[in-house]
Amino acid sequence: MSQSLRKQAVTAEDVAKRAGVSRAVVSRALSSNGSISPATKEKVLRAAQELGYQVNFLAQGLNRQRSHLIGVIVARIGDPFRSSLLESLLHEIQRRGYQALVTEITGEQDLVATLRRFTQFRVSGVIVTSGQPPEAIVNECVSQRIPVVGINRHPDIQFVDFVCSDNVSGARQAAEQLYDSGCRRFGWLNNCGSTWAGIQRGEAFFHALQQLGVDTQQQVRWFDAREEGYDGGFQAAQQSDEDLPEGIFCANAQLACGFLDGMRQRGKSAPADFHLIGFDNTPQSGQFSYQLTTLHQDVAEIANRALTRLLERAKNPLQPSRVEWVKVKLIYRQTSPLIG
Amino acid sequence: MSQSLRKQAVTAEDVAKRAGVSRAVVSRALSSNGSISPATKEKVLRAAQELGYQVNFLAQGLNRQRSHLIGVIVARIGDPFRSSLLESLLHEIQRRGYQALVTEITGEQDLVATLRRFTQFRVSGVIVTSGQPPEAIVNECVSQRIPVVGINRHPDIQFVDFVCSDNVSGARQAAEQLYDSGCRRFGWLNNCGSTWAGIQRGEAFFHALQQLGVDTQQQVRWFDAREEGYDGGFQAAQQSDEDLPEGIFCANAQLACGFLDGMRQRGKSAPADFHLIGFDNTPQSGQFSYQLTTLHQDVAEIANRALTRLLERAKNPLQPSRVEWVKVKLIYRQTSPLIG
DNA sequence: TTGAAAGCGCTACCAT
DNA sequence: ATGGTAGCGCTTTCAA
Repeated sequence: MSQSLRKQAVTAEDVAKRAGVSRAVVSRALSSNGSISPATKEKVLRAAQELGYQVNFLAQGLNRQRSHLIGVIVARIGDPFRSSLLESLLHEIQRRGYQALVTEITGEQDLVATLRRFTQFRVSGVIVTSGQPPEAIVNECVSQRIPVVGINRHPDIQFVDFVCSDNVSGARQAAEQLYDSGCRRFGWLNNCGSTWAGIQRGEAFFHALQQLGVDTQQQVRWFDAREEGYDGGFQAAQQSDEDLPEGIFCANAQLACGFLDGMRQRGKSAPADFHLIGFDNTPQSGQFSYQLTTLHQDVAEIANRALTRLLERAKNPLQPSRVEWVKVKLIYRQTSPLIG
Repeated sequence: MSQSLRKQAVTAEDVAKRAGVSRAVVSRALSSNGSISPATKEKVLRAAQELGYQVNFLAQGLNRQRSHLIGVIVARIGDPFRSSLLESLLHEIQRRGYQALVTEITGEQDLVATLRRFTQFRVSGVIVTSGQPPEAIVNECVSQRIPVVGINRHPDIQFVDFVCSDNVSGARQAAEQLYDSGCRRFGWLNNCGSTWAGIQRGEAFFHALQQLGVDTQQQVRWFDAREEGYDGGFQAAQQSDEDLPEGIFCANAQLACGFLDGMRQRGKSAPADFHLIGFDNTPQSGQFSYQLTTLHQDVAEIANRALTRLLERAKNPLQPSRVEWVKVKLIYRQTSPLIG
């Protein structure tokens, strides 16, 4: 009661006074950093408890030159996959005792400004889930010993680690499933201006089909959605002609759901008229109206590894870049059912 | 180049030296707070520019007793409505020059810990989009002059402002649309353990029906979903008997989509077999496979007002609580089409 | 083991 | 208009 009425927050000094020690001791008692006798530690802790003492993170961070903040850069959170990735990242960040700073960007210039702002808060690390950070600004982070990790980004920056879903394996699984289901003419659906991950999936799909003996020149069609997301997929379906490929692989779940609906509007459905495999395994792809066969991205594992990389690099900032490929798993549903 | 190699970040002191002034002047030049001649200001700004100076927000915040951080408390971001609300909040926070601190909670005790952590960062404000913060911890915020605003929360805490969608108006619009479409037997679908907003929508729906002359004792059925979200709605549909009400109102979009799919599985569809109106107008509700008639929550407006309230209360912390009701709009789609 | 003291980088007050 | 200076609250040597 009296506590909730005080104007000024209680400081380490107050605790020190109450415990009858110096503030240095208080600091040690709480950070368990430096030697202190069990008895006084106990005494200090009790005093802190009684006073309701809370460390001022601003002061702590200023002194240690590092806050307990981790910056996360996202874009288009409305997309179900992105929001579930963010959810996992938040979980993981909190689980490890950090606090997330999150910024949504809409373009590359936002990215630079954001990264700079993060450095101003002396963040303990940065996680980039969208955009391709320019070398220059990343170097600023590196020189300030701020670890940066990219998720599903093109892994080509020095001193930056990457965690990516294994797109190549995913594309191969998709190709094989479609081929084994009897498809011989294929389609690849992506939106123009796609992310690196989408492009990699497409290339790997072609490659896998070639290895299966498919004449990719003749037997693979290319669907380019004008825009990303559900609407892009929907329009692509509407604009496609009657000569539909038998097996279609799609860069992500939103495009796939849109495509499915666009086809449905034209009276065509999967798996009757074509097979369709998506990526991401968003909640929506499992719903009764879609039942999309899709490659599951393990967001929990991705988040876990991202944090591990971050903390690892914090210890050893100049180690060479690492890329971790996280396993993806094909979830069989209606749009390309499991055979045999 | 040389800049990116420096170990230590450049400080106001460096800028002062380069510009040939004191650090106090540097501070003024950048904060435009205190008097300074245009000439020196220009000089300082140029020096800062050349050195690539960036204010250390930790130091600034420590001194000003307030960071440029705004804490946001969320839950279950995977839910499309929640993620779009978060997206709008991030936009608004960034637009006003703040940086968002976001924490996902899974229970009320997380809420207390989070709020406390926010105070440790000396946030400029807190936005609660989930959970009901206990009076005690909110008082800690109040006593530290940290403004708190709740979104779609039960507005009953002193010194806390609230921004809520106008659930009562929404429920009335739903009731009238259903009634005007000829429905005379009604249903209300919500999950048990629903949020305050859901409950308020239900109560208002009953009340509106009464005003329309409906015998709510006899003519309104109650559907209780075991769990929240799509799955809850789906199961509720499966468990319902054959005697379906003509017009059903649903607490949110996810439940509604699930219900629609559950019914679809049983061979029933809207608007042929029943009418259905949801809340939220998530992207999914507009998709071809759902086309859900729904009440649109204006998340951009909600976010805007929340920030305005926050900054307003920062100036005048002890003003009485305010509740703002944001207009909701009925979007007519297939599950209860516009008549006439 | 403990305490004194020197900062971390910035802001704001008070002289000049 | 400008510069000196006293903190903001904490951590961390360095002596004792």
